[in-house]
Amino acid sequence: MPQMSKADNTRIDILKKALPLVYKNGYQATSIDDIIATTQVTKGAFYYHFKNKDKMGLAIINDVMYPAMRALLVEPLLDSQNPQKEIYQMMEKVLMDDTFFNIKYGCPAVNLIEEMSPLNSDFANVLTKLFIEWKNAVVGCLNEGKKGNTVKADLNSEQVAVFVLSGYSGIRNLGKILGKSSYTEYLKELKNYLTILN
Amino acid sequence: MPQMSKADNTRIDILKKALPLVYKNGYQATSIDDIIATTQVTKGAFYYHFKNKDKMGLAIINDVMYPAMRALLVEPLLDSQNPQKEIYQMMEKVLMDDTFFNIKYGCPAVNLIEEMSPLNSDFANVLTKLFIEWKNAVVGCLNEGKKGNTVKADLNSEQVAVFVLSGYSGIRNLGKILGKSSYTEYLKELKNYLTILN
DNA sequence: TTCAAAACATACTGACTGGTATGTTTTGAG
DNA sequence: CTCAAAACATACCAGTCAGTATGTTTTGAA
Repeated sequence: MPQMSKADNTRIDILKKALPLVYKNGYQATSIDDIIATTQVTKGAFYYHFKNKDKMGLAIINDVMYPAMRALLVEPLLDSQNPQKEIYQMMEKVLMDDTFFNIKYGCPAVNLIEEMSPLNSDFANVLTKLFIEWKNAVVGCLNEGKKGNTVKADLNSEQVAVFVLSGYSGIRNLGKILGKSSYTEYLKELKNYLTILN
Repeated sequence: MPQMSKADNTRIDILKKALPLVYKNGYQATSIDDIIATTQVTKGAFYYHFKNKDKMGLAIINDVMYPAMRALLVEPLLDSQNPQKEIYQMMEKVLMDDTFFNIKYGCPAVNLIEEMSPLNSDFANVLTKLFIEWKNAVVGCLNEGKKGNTVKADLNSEQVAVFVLSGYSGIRNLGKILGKSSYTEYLKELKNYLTILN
């Protein structure tokens, strides 16, 4: 981040402090008054940086959530040697290790798909972009595995990718009511599932 | 339904007409004014039947959503001969055939877990009950299959059930942004996955 | 038929919402 | 140092929300 002015700092500070609020309470249930109370920024400052609430919501996704999710979900799958291993480890890390997530609140990106994608096409578009990129990373990872003969050549990579992403999105949801044990059970069965790919 | 009085009819009418609103817009975003406008029932009538908005929300789940979901998800798995086949057909039917669902809006039960379970323990409890019952039906179905040797004896049924439920919850979410093709891709891979159970 | 309780109808309230109008202060190029 | 634009601060507004107060009508047992 080169040359962050003080104003840029205010902007990114609002986004970084608003994200946990949206994560815990949902986007619509998080009021601008909540955000300015938490950030200690006045309403004038808020509306100087964002035209309206939705523009701020989109900025949270694009400027904070997207890079963070990309690092967790996409980057571990690039330059792959062993797809099964890398997919499993990516999943285990994001589910069990990351300190931002709270099982009770699931995954902020998944939550926003649920809440906002049917209501606002701008939200739908940026969230679609994130998940398509993740899906493509899984597909690319599997296709690399085909070359190295670590996954079978007739595998439908797209299909497997959709299945894997569904599992993630779903366990983030179910975990909210079933608790941590559901994460470990999911991961164990994911490992079983991945063995059929070769 | 024996002896439904006129008042009982009003009550169930409110619930049945409120459910699609909650399904499309979310629970918190659906105002009581929206509901009474759609149901053509006055606020006085609404609050005669429900102490507050949350009691109505819980009644929607218990009195409308729960029986409907049970019929779709649980009952097809009872008295099972061939778990793989019955699990797959249950999933295909609920995803592809049911006329209530709209891919854009996902599944109302999944949506409510996402939105309400972290915020309200009463909602969390009734939704947990529904999904635990579904999970138990999958487990029971698989255990029956063990007896009939259609699934392998050392299978961890609980683990498989969590994995299957995750898939459903997840594809209901992903389908919102990826569209109908993701449903068919998911189902094809579910079929592949189920083959490893025997 | 009576009449009390059940079932509804209408008008309203106070708290909160996203957003704006109108200021004041800070910043940095010239 | 100057001063205009950038960056903020405060007060406020019109709309919406869940919920209530206070009615009127309908129902069904006696």
